[in-house]
Amino acid sequence: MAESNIEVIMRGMLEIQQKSRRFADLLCEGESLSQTQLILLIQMKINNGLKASQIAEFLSVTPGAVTSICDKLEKLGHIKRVRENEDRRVVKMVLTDSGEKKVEELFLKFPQGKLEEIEKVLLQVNQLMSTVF
Amino acid sequence: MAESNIEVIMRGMLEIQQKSRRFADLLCEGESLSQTQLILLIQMKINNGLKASQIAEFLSVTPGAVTSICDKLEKLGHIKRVRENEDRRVVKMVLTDSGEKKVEELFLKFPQGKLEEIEKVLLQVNQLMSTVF
DNA sequence: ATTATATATTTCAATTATTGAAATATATAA
DNA sequence: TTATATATTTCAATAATTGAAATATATAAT
Repeated sequence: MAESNIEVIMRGMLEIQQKSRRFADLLCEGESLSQTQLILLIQMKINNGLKASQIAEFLSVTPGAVTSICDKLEKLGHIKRVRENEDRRVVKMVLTDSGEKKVEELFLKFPQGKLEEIEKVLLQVNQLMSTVF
Repeated sequence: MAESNIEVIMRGMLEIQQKSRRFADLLCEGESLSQTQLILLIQMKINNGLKASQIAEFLSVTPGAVTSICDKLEKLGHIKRVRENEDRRVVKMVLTDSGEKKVEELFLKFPQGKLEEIEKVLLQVNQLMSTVF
């Protein structure tokens, strides 16, 4: 029984992964930026900017890679670097107006009814997942 | 209202992503293979092997990259290439005994009770997500 | 059968992304 | 001050990915 248990979990895991990806694909399709770039912009929107170190942790890459990734988004005009006054070693990546607009637009592809549906499901899924992870 | 709606969805999306990642991190921590490699092995386990083209689609990479990715797993001894008899253009990547063992071991880090809990939650989450995605 | 077209994978050179280590700038403690 | 620590950037070396051509097989048309 333990054996089949594990197979069920593997299937469940992969299915969730697949569904999340399908949603992300849908959200990002037709955009000029990569999925990672768009998710980053969304993160910045939600968190009012991200420190370079937070991005490194979130993307599981080295600080050097963060610089390169952010250089691109900056060159495209979607983010700007802001030095923190409390600790001037820290750089925070913040959305520009263009970046803000980009993020807003992402969700316009869904009709309002769909958005409400999605919101409800996401809330429930998160509650469920909180009990285990 | 539509505005805050979207923010809630963004937060929900990112939270799920984070939780999935945390689970994957946990599952793959201490392993010598990358997360992508391990997930691939799991996919092969569940699907009794994967065609090169399926891997390309699943990982969103070009056929050339698939060859390179599979070369590595093959060199490590975790998979082998099997030509399909029905259509000899097709190559199926199949787990070796070593690959099978690798996948089995992944789940040993969780105690049985935790596994049952996870299974239950994954099932419910998938049901929920099926209604929207 | 032969030829033409299509599909699956591999090969490989060019490009792009990432690492790891040194450099820069700032902060904190002794 | 001086020493040590932390955050980010720089940059050369390495690794991963692309895109296009090559190879092998399949399918359809004549």
